[in-house]
Amino acid sequence: MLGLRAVQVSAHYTGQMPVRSQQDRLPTQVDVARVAGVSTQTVSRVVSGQPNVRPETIQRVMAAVEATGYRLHAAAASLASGRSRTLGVITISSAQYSTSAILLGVEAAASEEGYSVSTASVPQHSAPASFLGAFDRLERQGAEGIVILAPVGFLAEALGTRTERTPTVGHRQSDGIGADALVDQREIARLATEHLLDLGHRTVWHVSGDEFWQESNARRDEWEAVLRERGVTPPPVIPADWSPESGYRAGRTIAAIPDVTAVFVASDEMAFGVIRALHEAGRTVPDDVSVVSVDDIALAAYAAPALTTVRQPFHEVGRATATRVIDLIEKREPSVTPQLRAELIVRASTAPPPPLA
Amino acid sequence: MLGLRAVQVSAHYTGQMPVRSQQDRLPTQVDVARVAGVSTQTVSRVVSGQPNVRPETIQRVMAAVEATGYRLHAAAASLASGRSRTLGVITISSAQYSTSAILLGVEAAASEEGYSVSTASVPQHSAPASFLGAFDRLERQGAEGIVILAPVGFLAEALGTRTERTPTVGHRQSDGIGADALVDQREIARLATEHLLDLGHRTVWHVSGDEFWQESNARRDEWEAVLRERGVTPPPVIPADWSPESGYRAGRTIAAIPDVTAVFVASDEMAFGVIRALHEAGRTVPDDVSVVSVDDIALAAYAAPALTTVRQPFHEVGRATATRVIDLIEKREPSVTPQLRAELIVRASTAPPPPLA
DNA sequence: GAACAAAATGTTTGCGTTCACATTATCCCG
DNA sequence: CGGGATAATGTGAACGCAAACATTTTGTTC
Repeated sequence: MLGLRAVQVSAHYTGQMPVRSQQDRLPTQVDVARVAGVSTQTVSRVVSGQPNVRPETIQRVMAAVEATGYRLHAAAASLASGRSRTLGVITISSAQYSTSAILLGVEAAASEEGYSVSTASVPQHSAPASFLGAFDRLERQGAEGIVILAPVGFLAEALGTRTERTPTVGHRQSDGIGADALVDQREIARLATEHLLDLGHRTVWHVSGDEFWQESNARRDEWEAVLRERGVTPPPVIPADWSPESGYRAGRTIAAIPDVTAVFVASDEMAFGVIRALHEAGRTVPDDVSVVSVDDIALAAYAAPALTTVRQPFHEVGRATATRVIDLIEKREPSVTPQLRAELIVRASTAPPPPLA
Repeated sequence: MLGLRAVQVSAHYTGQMPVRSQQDRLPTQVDVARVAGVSTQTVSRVVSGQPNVRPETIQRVMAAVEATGYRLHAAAASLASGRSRTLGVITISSAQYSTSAILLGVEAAASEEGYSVSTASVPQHSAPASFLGAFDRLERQGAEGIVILAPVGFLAEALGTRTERTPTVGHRQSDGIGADALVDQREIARLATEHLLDLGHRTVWHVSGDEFWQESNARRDEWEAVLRERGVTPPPVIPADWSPESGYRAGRTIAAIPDVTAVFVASDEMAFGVIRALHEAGRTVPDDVSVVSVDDIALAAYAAPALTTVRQPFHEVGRATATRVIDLIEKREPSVTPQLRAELIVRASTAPPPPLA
C-alpha cells in the first residue's frame, strides 16, 4: 500500500493564525517579551519549563506566545545551552522488520524524554568508513548520543575515541555494560533448539544470519552448545544473510540433505525462504521438517504454515536502547529496565519428527 | 533477528586522534583559524566550500582542520545562516514495509543533496492534533521541509497556513502539484483488476486498505470503474486496515461467500491474512480463488503461494518525494522525475477461475 | 514592622557561525 | 609599468537563546 503523490498540502488557507509582522522574520523571544511585558529571560524560563515563575506570569507569557505564534528556535537554544537534545540513529538501508520496529521504539522513548531523533542510513555491508561518515554527520548535526542499529563489532575500533565525546550504544554481546537491559541472544537459540529437541528430533540444523552480526554468532554458538549438552554433534551451519532469498538458498541446500527433520532458522524472513525451498523439494513443514525461527514479525502468524518462532520485543528493545543512551548523555544512573525476555511462540511450523526418520 | 544489547562501544582507545586542548571544549573555527594563520571567515569559506579561496590556502586550512579535529557546529551555522538543511519526516508508528522502504529512499536522496533527516512518528489513527504536534516538533527542530508518510487528506485543513512557512509534501491524490512525479494509484488498481478479469473471472472482490488513506479510496474507485467498464456491478467492498490481521478477518468474510473466485487485496500484508483465512476455510489459492495484491514486499515472492502483486517502486518514491521537498525549499524548478510506474508481477496466487464456478 | 530568606524577575554576556562590507593582493592590458 | 578590474582575505556585527549573576519583590518570623 501507500503510494505517494508529491503534493503541497493545501497552501491556500488564511484562518485565525497569528498575524506575523510585515517582514517574514519568525517571532523571537524578544517579540514575546515585548507583548507580555517581561524580559526575554522570563520568556525563556517559561518556554523551557523552569521553576520559579509566578503562575500569573506564566499565563501572560503563554498568551503572548500564542499571540505572536512564537516557536522556540532549537538551533539557537542548542548553541546557547550546549545541549541539542537530539539522538542520532544509524541504520542499515534495508527495510527489515526488526530494524524499523526497534527504530519506532527508539523514537517513542526519545520523544518521551524530550529528545528528537535524526537518522542516517548506510548501505548494507559497507566498510567502516561509511559508518564513520554517518557518525560524523550525526555528530555534526548535534546528536548528543548515537544508537547504532547495525552490526557493530567491527566498528568499535574504527569508532575509536569518538565514543568518548558522544555516548554510543550498539548491540554487542560482549562487554558488561548494560547487558542486563536487553534480549539474551543465547537464550533465543536455546529456546528454539530445545523446543525442537524436546519434540523428539535427533538433531537440529541451523541457518545462520549475516556473519557480521554479533547475534548470528551468539545464536550459532548457543545452538551448538545445546546440541553438545544433549550429546549430539552439531551438523555444519548453513550460512545466510537475513534475507528471504538467502533463506531460500539455504532451504535448497537443506532439501538436498535427506535426513534433516528440524531446522533452527535465525530469522522469520529467512524462514519464509527456507520453507518455500523445502516445499518445492517436496518436503512438507512441519510433517517432514520442523522449522523454528526468530523475531515473530507481523507476518509470522500468517505464513503457511504459521511460524513457530522466538519472539523478540523489538519495541521494548528500542525503548531500552534509547533510554540507555539518554542515561549516558545525562550521566544519570542507568534506569533499571526489566530484563527483556525472548518468548517461544509455538505455532504450526514445528511438530514431532516423522516416524520413519 | 537483530537483538540489541545496550553497550558502550569501546571507550578505551587512544590512538592517533587529534589532541584536544585541556578543557573539554570542542575546537571551533577560531582554533582552526589560529593554527592555519587565517581569519575565521576564511575557515568558514573553506569548510562550506565557497569559491574564491586560493588552493594553497584551502590546503592549509584543511590541514588545520585535521590537526584540531574541528567539526562544523551545525546549530551555530544554522543560526547564523538561517538554513538548517534538515528535512523532517512524519511517519505512522507501525512497522510497515512500505513506510520503511520509502523512508530509506527519502534518506538517500536527502543525504545526496546534503540534507539530514529527523523523524517523528505518531500513533496510528491519531487525531490531527498528534500530527500537528509532530509537525511543530520538527519545525522547531529546524526542519526546512516536511515529508508526511501518513494519510494526509484530513490533515490539510488542520495544517492550515503552516505549510506556507515550511514546504510540506504528503501523498494526496488530488491537487495538481507534482502529481506527475509519483505512482498512479488508480493504475495499480486497474492493473490488478484487469489481470483478474482477463484471466476469465466474472467479477472481482476487493479488500480495501485503511479508509483514512487516500490510496485506499483511489484503488477502490478504480477497481469499481474497471468493473463497470466491463459491465459488471461491483460487489460490496470488504473494508480492512492494511494489517495482516484485518486481512485475515476480511478473508473469513470472503470465505463465507460461496461464489467468490477473485479478490483484489489492497496490500501484500493483508493478502497473507486473506489467503490464510481462505485456506482454513478449505478454499485453495489460486485454484478456487485468485488473489492479487499490491506492493511486492520482500516476502511476497515467498508466500505460499507466491503472490501475484502490483509492485510499487518505494525507494524511488521516497527519493522523488525528498527531491520534491528540497526543490520547494530551494525554490528551484521541480526536477523532472521520470514517471514512476507500478508493475504487475505475476506469480502463483492468480489463475483462471475454476471450471465449475 | 524590621530583618532576613526565598522567590521572582531583569541585565549582561557569549555560544560558533555566517553575512555584509571593507580592505588588500593579484592579474591583465595597453 | 601604471591603473583598473577581479580575486583573495579580513573585520565587525548579528543570528536567537540560555548561563551567570544582579536586582527586586514577596513571604516569613519574632
